[in-house]
Amino acid sequence: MALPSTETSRHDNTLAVIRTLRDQGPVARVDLGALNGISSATVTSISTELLQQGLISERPPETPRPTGRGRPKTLIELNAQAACVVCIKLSINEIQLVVGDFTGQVRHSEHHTVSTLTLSADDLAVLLEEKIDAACDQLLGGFQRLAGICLAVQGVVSSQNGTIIWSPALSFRNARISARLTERFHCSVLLENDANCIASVLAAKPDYADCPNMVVIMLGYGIGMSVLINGVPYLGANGSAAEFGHSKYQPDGALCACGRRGCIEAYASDYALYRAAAEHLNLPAGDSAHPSEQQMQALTQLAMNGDPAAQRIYAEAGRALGIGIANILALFNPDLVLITGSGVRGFDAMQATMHHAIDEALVAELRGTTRIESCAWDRDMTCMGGIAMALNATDGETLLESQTAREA
Amino acid sequence: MALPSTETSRHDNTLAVIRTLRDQGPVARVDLGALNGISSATVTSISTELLQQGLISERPPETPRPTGRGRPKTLIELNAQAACVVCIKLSINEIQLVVGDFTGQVRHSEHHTVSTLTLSADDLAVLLEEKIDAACDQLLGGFQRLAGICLAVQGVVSSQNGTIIWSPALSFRNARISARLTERFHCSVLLENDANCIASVLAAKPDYADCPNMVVIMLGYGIGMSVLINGVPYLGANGSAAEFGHSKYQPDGALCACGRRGCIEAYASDYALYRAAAEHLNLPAGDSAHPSEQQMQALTQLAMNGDPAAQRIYAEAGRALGIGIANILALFNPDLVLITGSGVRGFDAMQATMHHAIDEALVAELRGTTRIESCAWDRDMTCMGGIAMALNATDGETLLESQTAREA
DNA sequence: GTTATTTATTTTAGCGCCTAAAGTAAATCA
DNA sequence: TGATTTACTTTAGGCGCTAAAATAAATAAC
Repeated sequence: MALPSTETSRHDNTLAVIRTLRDQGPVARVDLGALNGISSATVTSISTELLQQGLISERPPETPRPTGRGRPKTLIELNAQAACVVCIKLSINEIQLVVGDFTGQVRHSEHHTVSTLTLSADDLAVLLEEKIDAACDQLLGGFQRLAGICLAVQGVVSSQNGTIIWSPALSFRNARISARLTERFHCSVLLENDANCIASVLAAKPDYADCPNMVVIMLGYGIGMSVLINGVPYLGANGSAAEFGHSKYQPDGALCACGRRGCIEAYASDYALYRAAAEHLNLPAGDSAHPSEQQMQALTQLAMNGDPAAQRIYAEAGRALGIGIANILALFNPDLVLITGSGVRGFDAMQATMHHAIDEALVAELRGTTRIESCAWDRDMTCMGGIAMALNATDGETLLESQTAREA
Repeated sequence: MALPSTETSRHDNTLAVIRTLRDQGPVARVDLGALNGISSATVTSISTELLQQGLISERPPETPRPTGRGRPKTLIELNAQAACVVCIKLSINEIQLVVGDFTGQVRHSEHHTVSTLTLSADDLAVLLEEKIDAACDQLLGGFQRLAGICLAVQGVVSSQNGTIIWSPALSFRNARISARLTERFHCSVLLENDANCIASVLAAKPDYADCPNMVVIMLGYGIGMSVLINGVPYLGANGSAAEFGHSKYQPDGALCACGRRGCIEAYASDYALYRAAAEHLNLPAGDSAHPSEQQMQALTQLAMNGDPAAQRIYAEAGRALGIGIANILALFNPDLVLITGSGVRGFDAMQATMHHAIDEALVAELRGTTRIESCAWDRDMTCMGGIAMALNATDGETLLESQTAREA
């Protein structure tokens, strides 16, 4: 409710300039003004400050002569070295660490296999600190500072409290991890659900620019979801919103990993598909409760090749998915439902019954104009999203930091 | 993206003052400053303007001497006469018109029985214009101007486009009603779903002050819902979000008024309950597809008195409601689910199975900390909410209006 | 090769808003 | 009656923004 004075105006405008530069690349001052609705005099003033702070630099004139009459534009761009951010993705038995520069480019990426389920809360903190430290040692020569860290975690997290409430990757609960990292690295730490990171990458795609309200469904070993309302992830009361996988298809239906019955996940997740298939089909050996990518591909292949049992299983999964999506349409009426995740490999085998189920469940008025689409799966999206979110969350501080540094 | 200059700051602060006065009643300048985080010098400046514009007045000193030392506070309060707003609630065969003053008090209320289903789009517009005209003639002596109109409509509306997309009260679709009223009455016209009006009244109650994300379920002839996210109604892609009644309980289950099967509404709405009961029980005569309040009360009474068939019907309804709420918890994870509407009369008979169904459907982590409560039904809430929303939407203009009036 | 024209950026002048601090008003307390 | 306390108003000064003027750096035209 506090309406801080005219000063916030400058702050907001400065952030707007930085963000414009981040997602448009080098831009001239006039254009920055036009894009953000401020006068170019103000842009001059802002860019002078940023230049002094070392956050931006003027790009030398183009070698191939710029076109048109008049004084040529002087493009300004973010100084990539001004800061870096680290995103760590925590999933079952795997940790990925990615470093991004101030412009948002990925500069470094590493994967580690770790048996996450055997870690204690303390082990986890130590492990993360080690990995971040190592990355900093290696890279901080090039960067002025580490501006922020994003933890992208599978499971239920409370971003506000910086607590991992529950994750399938961990055997403990309620880990207050953010505070510890903040203290250790003196930078802002963002804790996010992995699905939200992915969704924010997808939302940035031009294809989906006109979809302020979108729902992203992630099919895989489990089923995740992220809801963006006006482009920002919806978190709910305690960060555990958007558990699409555990919304209901059939009361008293198939058994779900959560212990209850009839969840969508109990029909359309990898483990559910493989479980149903293992009864009838001759499939590659392996832990059928935790099917590998190879196992799943074999199953998908069977369905594609016309095996009736496999087809029946995917059809039922499609129906469950369809009912779930019908509920989403009724309750959220989003502009777009996007289906992705490693499980999209089997989407073609589910699509027909899914659409059929949606049409059966909802009259046209409620079906509305929502686009329902699938989208190829890129496992690196999580960290790309994390880096983007960390930068966004952090450049208020970056600004402050370099101001005070200048003054000293 | 435009970041309008320092001028908006004054505008925002002025609105904050007006709103504080509206929901706190008379307040002194110092307190207005403290409550809104602005200096009292600024409040002086703002209140001087508002005084000149006739939007507020100083309250004469209290007769029972104010307590404490020091110069006594001079309370300022909104001038109730400065403006009025009209809220019209449109439901099946009934129109309610309420007039509220600038402070938000209801000054006048009238009900009309109209066979809404036989109206053409034009008839409707003419009817509304007449009623508003009559109210204005009668009341505008006392008010400086009509500041705004809120149309609270059952059904799917597009607030942005000012179009009633579909309403059970009307036999036509896509009525562009707002523009016509704006032109006729030269004031802003707000088109809202009735459930959103009710929800915003409920959200203002101190009991629910700490529930930024709440879901209100309205049981009645049909089943409606409103979702408030951070206190503002969520609208979805085309205003038809929050169709809880048509989310699914049982694929291929009971027939719903929407024409599909298995909707929650097909189990827990008045018509569904009565339909199920009419087969087995001896109930008051009447149109059993559109049961009256008396008919429903008789049915509820049977269940309360222990009639096993009636109890079974309410139990099944409770189960359907429970599954629907479980889905809401999984997908929205709100702070609060509030159940109201005329149908709460039978809530006691549904409660046990509802809670049981929720517990069966969701593990504790997903159940979360959401409060699930019922709330007595007050049929006048809709218009109270409409008036509050209309005032809120309109006092930017009121400000402008009286500024220019002063200048002339 | 000047000179006019065009476009970009910077500087200047001035306005509106806000706040802190000083000044004034209106009570109670002693 | 004067000291004290609290509320409100006035004053002085700062910040940020914009429009307009000034400057800069090109191309086009002769």
